[in-house]
Amino acid sequence: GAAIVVDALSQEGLSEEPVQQDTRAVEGATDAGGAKGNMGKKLARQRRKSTRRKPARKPRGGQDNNEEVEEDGDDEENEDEDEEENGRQREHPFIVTEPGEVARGKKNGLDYLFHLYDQCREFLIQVQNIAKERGEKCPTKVTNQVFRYAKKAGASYINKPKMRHYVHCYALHCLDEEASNALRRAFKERGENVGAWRQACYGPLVAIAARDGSWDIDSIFNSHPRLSVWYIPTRLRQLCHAQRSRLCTVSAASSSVSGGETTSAAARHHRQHH
Amino acid sequence: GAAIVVDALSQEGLSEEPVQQDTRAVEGATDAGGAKGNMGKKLARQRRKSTRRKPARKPRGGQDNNEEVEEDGDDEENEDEDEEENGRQREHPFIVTEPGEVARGKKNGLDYLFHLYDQCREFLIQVQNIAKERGEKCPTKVTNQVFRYAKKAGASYINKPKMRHYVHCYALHCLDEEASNALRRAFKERGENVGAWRQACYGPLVAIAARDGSWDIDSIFNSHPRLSVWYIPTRLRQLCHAQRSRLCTVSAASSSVSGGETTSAAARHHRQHH
DNA sequence: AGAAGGACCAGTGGTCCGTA
DNA sequence: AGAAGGACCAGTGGTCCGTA
Repeated sequence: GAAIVVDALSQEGLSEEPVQQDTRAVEGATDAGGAKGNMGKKLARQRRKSTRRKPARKPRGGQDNNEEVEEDGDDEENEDEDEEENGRQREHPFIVTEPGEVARGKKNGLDYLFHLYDQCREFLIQVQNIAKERGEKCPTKVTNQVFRYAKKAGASYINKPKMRHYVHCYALHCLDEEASNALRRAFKERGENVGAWRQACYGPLVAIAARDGSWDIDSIFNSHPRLSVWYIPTRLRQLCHAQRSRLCTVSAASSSVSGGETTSAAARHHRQHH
Repeated sequence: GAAIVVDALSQEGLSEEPVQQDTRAVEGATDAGGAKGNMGKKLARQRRKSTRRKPARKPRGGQDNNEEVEEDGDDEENEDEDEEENGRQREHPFIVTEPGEVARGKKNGLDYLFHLYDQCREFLIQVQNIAKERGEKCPTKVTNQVFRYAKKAGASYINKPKMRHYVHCYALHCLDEEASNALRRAFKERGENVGAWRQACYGPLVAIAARDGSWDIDSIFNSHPRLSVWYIPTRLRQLCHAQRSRLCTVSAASSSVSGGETTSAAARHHRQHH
């Protein structure tokens, strides 16, 4: 079997999360809303009332499906690292740190964030190896199956919403580490929060797609071995597309109205499509 | 917009299918079954009773989603090609034909079958072009989206279950046309039905994977431009895997018990995995 | 019987929003 | 307020099985 090594670094800093009660109100059949945000069809959603309560530990000895994983053999309610009370664990929030800097207090740093992406890729490789051995179809990306596998392997601190949230930050780290580091230092110095830093990561990536000339963010992702296992974030894709269109429009306007005072790079994109 | 050309050949031979009543019996909460076929977890399924009746024509002027497609402008109940009565159309069944042979009577030939695969690929390319223009994510395979697009484009004779059913037959046609042609002639001569011919297509494909040495049916599919847009059929994947395992076992046994009277090709695969 | 395809269902990609 | 992640949902891959 493929042995799973859970990095010690990864276990750093968990905070607490009370047992989820989940008593959501059911929205009545309010046809109202007409809610169209900028994303288009953002329909009014109803969430079913549910009173699910995650079992403290999955029922042992009921290896229900075929993704077996080696586990460290701890029994009973493990009261994880003398944290107080009976609350569900939740990762410490991220803060903007410089490269190499360890976060102090109940926080996690950005090196740790990027480390999680590398870990996910390792889990993917293990899932791929198992699939190949069995002659089953083999995922090329970090899929739900991989997240499930990671959880079973004990990496409970990995989850899909988190990883998807920061993919583009990791992308910048992979594609232009210098620029990524500079951005981190700048945002740390300015005392910005993680959300602001995260937003700021989009710009340099769009610039990379522009510099590359093709605006093809897919091929940029796919040509990088560590990045290629991640789906392109919708937002990044939209930004690249929007920026390209803007550039086309500008270049079209300037070359038809005035004498083309914009860059020649812009001109090259004139009416590239249609 | 991307113009869609529906091939005249494709319109050949429709038969009739009465309006679907769909009065399925709801299976009671019969926990019974325990039904485990060779595929593993083949649970007892319940199908909901439904009395859906496909509208004769989709409600015009309600271009509900964003996959617009040029349509030929025929109105009203079009009583498709003076076929008798008011029945839903259904494609003529396939028969085993030689290369170049046109099926007589209410039948379709295998050249027509293979032609459908090429058409699907063309529909995929159109879907890809639209996606690229819009900066949306771009499918690399014939997906549900492509089947939906094909249907909207008027290619109602294309549907997912049919296309998936014969993928491996098309694969043989792509990868070794000589062998495919020979098989067609042999099965026609013997008067075999389409099902038998279809089954027989698996063997030569497994042989190709073996000859290739790697047993990697994915890479065989992906290295062929017309084939690479199709998902590997589960059955074919299983057969390749099973055959490789068998070969490994034989070669392991012969080299440890007797003096290795099996082929050296088999020996090369000895304990290739684990 | 041999075969075409509507329609089902488990598990996916994507991310909202109840939670703290 | 800023942030982590359970859980939801529309649309997918896969193919069964009611249909003729």
